[in-house]
Amino acid sequence: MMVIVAQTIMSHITISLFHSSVMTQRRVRVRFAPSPTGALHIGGVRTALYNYLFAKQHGGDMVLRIEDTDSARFVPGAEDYIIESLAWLGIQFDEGVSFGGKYAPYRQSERKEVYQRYVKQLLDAGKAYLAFDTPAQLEAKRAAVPNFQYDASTRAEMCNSLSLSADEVSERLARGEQYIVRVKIEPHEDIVVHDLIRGDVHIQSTILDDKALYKSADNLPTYHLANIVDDHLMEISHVIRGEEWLPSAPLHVLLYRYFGWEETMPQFAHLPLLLKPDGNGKLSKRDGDRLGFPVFPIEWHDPGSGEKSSGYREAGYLPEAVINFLALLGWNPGTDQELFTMDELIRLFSLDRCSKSGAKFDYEKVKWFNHKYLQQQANSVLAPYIAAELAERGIASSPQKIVAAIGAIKERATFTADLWELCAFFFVAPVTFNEKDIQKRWKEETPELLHALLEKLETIDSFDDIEATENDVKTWCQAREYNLGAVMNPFRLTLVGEMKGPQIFVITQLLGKHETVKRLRYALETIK
RNA sequence: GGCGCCUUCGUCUAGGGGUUAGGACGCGGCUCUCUCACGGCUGAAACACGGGUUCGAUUCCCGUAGGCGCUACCA
Repeated sequence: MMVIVAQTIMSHITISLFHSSVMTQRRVRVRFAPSPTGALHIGGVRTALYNYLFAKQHGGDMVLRIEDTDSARFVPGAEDYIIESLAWLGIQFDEGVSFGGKYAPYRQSERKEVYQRYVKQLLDAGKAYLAFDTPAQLEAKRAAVPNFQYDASTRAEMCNSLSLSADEVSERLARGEQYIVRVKIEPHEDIVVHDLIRGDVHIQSTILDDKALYKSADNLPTYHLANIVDDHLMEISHVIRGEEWLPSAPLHVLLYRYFGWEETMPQFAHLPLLLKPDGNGKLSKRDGDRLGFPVFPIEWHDPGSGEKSSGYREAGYLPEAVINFLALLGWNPGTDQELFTMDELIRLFSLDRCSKSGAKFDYEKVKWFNHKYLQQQANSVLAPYIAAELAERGIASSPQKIVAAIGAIKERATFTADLWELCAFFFVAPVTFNEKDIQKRWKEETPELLHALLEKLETIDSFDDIEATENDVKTWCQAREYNLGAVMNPFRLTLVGEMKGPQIFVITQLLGKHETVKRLRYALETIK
């Protein structure tokens, strides 16, 4: 008796375990599938990032597939650009174009035979048909009939294998007439797209049109067909993409059904869009130009127009900052933490903490992130930026001085590109002095005070000990009842050329006695 | 036009039937100070509107409005 009960319980447990293991054991495989039609937009970068975070969190695979099924829009160099951009950002692929893998090829233009096979399957099953209407004819139809849609209600009056006799279809084919393959949508069906972020989205199949799946002109499928076939063949488990795809998701669900692949259909997650910082609408390349910030990860040279667009890398951004900013644009961990390493993001990311509404791109906030990350960088890591500037100008210096200079000014920098401007005065003596600062800080008694200071400085052997020098000079000031500001402000002006920079005795230490005195003398001769 | 998605400070967002509606960026003030920054403290700043449901809605439901997306032989 007991045995039977135990067995019954056991079998229940086994069943439920088996059941859940079917769900969880499917390997997580995601893909980033850009079209090589130009530079990779920052919104695309975020899509790639979320895919990457999701894949890595689940110990899954990240695939790079290039969707180059539109030969007309193909832009040379775009593919390499995409690969280089994501590599710079630290978004890594396990397989795909340029990475290889067992599902190769990963470039859709190299998979023509694959698609042909599946188009035939759909045609044979009566789920798709041939359409001979030329683009011009379709255009005319659309012009003549308001809201014209190629679907169950109109396909009979169009020129296709459903409306034409079998003989005529063969004749046209024999003549080598061009055609496209359209999916045959059955009306009056409720299609449900289960979205991991938005829940169930219902759509009536009646409002769908008989989308083009394949073009005989170039023997290439359109996005919809290629996307479904490849996701299936490449065993993609989750499709994480931009919200602009939500309207076509029902078609995709239908296609999985037509192919008989519903069992392994990937789960969908449609990400909210990245919006313009001002006004409304999707963030575009133009916005970056207009508002003066990059919308591309790295610099892009358009081979067609010859136009050059700035990138985050060249603008002096750290990849970690861009990643951190992007991660928080549409997702948050539910805590007050704002700074994350990639590993933390991988650990914390979750689709159900993604927001549903579009996010305006806040350029001020990326700058803030970059400032934070720049502060975290070791001075020695930043040194090459200064070394390069020095080399360009033929100025000799020591690594120690460069590192010290960076340490002195780093907190003022937002971009790596700011570094040189902020510490140039350490290496190049000012020749002219800021007019406004002279007016404000160079009083009548200033030359006298500075001459006195000069004499005082001559008595100090070395400026190496910052604190000692400071104490020495300040005590001297107090003894002579000089106002500290009246001495230090113009002193700074003589060393830096303007009223900026770190603590003055940090400056004198780095400059050394000889250079400090020299600059002071020069200024006293120059400023009238 | 049709269809779909969305709606908390200016922006990114947390929250969720009873909260002083929390954080961050930006902005203002104070502070630090030899300058400029950084930092610290602090202030102003939000639940789109109208109906329900409820003892009580910013939160749930329904409308409206607004925004966005899609509506190609582009992705």
